[in-house]
Amino acid sequence: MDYKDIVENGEQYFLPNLSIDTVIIGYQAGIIKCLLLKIGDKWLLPGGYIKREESVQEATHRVLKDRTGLEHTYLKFLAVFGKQDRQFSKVFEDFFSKAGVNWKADSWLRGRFVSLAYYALVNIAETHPVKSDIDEAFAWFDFDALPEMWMDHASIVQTARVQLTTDIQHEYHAYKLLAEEFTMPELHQLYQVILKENIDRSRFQKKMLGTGLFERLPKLNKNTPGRNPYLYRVKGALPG
Amino acid sequence: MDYKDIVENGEQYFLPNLSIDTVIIGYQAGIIKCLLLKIGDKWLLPGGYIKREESVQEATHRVLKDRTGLEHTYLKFLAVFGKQDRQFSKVFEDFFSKAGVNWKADSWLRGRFVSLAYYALVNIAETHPVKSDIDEAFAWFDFDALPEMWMDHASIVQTARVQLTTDIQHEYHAYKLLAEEFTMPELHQLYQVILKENIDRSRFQKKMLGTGLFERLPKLNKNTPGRNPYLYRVKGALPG
DNA sequence: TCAAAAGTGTTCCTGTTACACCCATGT
DNA sequence: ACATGGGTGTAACAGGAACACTTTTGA
Repeated sequence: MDYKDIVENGEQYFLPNLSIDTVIIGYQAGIIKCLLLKIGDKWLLPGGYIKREESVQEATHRVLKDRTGLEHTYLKFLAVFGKQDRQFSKVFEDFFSKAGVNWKADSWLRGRFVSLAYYALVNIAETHPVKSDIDEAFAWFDFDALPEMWMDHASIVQTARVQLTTDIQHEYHAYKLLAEEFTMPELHQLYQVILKENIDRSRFQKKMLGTGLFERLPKLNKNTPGRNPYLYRVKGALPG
Repeated sequence: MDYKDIVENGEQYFLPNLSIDTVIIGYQAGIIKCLLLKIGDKWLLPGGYIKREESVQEATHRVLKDRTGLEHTYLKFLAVFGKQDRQFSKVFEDFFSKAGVNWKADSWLRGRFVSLAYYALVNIAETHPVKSDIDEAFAWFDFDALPEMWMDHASIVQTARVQLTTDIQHEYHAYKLLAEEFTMPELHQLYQVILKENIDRSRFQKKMLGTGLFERLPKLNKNTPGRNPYLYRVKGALPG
């Protein structure tokens, strides 16, 4: 379905006034990043709408898959963003017109949208972002160096940033940002980056292994000087 | 606005496909209770819809005020309930017809509704529930002895029950279930009821006062045998 | 031999749990 | 006096924080 179809006939397929925005969080080169799409001169969160025949739960996963190719991804509800003025601005009107989309006066997309915001933890290497036909580009941005964004998307990302730091200390789900097999030094480093503080390596390792979430695999061959770390993965994960 | 108007013209005023359901939680005679409304032979949660010119936040408070007369109440977001089949059942159709409401084939109320569920902590003595014109009755039910409910409302209440027990241990907001002025024995009792376990009185008192949330008032005259307990209220609350 | 990873241990500190008392005070 | 509320104290225990030290192992 291209954007021309969505703008002109979207109400046939989707629930009006309701949208999904997903803060897709990744980790690369010691930096926490977030996937954004460019429209016009600002950026926005990947998102979508809820099909009439699918549940909200299903919609969040479908949207994520459409945008990144990812399936079975960790998705967590963040918050409802529901101010009166949440709608595509006049700037979008110009943009759609230029893109040759018939942006009718009564298009459902002109309406107000209540957004259900989620965040996803992904492995950037396995993520293959897809630009829709109206996005000019996509890019991974450092969480601490975000560009100007449309509507209230900056505050959605901010909410995700805060939520993530509290969540990882209780849910221990940060490993989802790494590859399927990872080392404790990698996990340790990741926590330090997210929490922006030094964590005692020894205690961290004991705590993580104490959760019983992870299982140790045969050693890693990293060709680095010094002893090579063990590889771990989540218990119950299928090999390969 | 009566229900005839809502059924027939609601889409003019409200966002379609989106509803608010509120688990209104109270405490009375040592029992945690929840306010329900009766339609037909089952019960449902008080709720409402989002007006086109108000924010979701405003809508939740307006709905609560309409249903209970309460303002400035503690409301906390619970979860999104968004299965495909969330819509007024055929049973409602009969009910509306009998009630003389013109339930047209294309009424917006036949549509699917995604529900934003919230819970509220209220003082039952100050709460004055209002029956709308289609509700047969309202009643406070013991959280542990709920009647049969419409749609998925039973699981919404269950979610609230679980959420409350974890929240009160971190947010210390359970006092909102009591009168503005309350005693430590009352608060102690309340926590024991919600958590369903005995709590060391002495330690509980130290912990609560240690939060610095409460201020002590002159003594209570309760006409009970023995020493009368101090009264407390939340710091920053206006007298009277 | 060097460097990184992994494991063990020690000390200090804090908070929790489960009590036992004692004091205050209204009927 | 008795019952209830309020405050203090204590001993056992668990866990976190900061740190030192040893062992393993690959280049």
